[in-house]
Amino acid sequence: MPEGHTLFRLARDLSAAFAGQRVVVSSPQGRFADAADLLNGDVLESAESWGKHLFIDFAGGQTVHIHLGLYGSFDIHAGDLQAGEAPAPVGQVRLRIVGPSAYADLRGATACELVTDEQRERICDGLGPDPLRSDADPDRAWRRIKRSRQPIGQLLMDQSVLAGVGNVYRAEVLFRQRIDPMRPGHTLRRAQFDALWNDLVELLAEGVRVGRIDTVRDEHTPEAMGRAPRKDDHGGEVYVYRRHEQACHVCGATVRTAVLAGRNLFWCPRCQRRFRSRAVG
DNA sequence: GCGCCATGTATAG
DNA sequence: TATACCTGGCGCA
Repeated sequence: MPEGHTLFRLARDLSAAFAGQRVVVSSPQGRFADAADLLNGDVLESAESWGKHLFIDFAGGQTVHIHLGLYGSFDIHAGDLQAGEAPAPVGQVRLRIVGPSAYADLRGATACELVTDEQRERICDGLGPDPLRSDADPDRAWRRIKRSRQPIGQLLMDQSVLAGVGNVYRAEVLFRQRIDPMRPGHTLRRAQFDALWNDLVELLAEGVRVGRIDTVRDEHTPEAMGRAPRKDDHGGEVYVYRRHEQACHVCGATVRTAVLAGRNLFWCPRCQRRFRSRAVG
C-alpha cells in the first residue's frame, strides 16, 4: 500500500528498530540470497526514503535499494524476540532482517537490490522533490509543471516531476484544491501550485502520522456530515478516490472516473470544473 | 475456491 | 499501449 508516506514511515521505523544494531540478514525465498549473505552480521546504519524509494545503509558501505511496487510490503515486528529467534517465515519473504528486539520481512517488492553510491545517486537524480523531505525544493517541480502541456493529473504521477505522490494522493489533492485534473500544467498559476504543494506537504505528513491516507477535512468527516464511515482496504476517509458513480461529499454531483497516466483517475466534475461561472452581482 | 483488481514501474512492441 | 511482476483483499459462487 505504498505512496510516499508509506516509505517515509518505513525508513523511520526501520531506523528506530535496527539503527546501530548488528543484524541477521537472510532471504528465505532465495531471490536475494547472495546479497543477504554479504550483509549478514553487519551493522545496519540507517534507512532513508525519497519518494517511493527506500535505501538501507550498512556499516560495511553497502546500500540496499527497495521499491515496493504496487503490492510489496515490508512488515516490522518490534518487541523482544522469544529466545532471540524470529518465527518461521510465512509466504515468500525476499528479505528478512533480524535484530535483538525486532525483525522485518519484505515481500512482493518490485526492487530489492544492492546499489553502488553512483547508482543510488542516479536514482535520486531522476526523482523530483519529495514533499516529505526537508531538503525538497518545490521550485524544481514548478519549473517542470509551468512549461508542460500535459494534464496536471498526469504530471503529479510523474516521479521525475514530484516524488512520492501516487494514485490516491493525486486524486485527493486535486479535489481538495478544486483543480480539474485535465488542466495543462502551464495553465496553473504559481499561487495554485504553491497551494497544491503545501497541501501535499500536510497530507503526506498526516499520512506518516496515522499510517494511512486520510484526506477529508474536519467539516466533511462522516461524523460531521452524518454518513457511514468508509469501509475499504486502505482505511482512510477520502473525497473521490474509488468513489466513481457515488455522490460527491461536498456538492452531491456524481464522481467520475477516467484513465490518466495509465491509472484510474477520480474527480468531481462540479467541484473541479476548470471554468467556474462567476457569481454575477 | 476463483477471478478480478489494486496506493507502481520497467520493458517490449 | 500492453504486459510482466507475483501479493492480498474482496465479491461472488
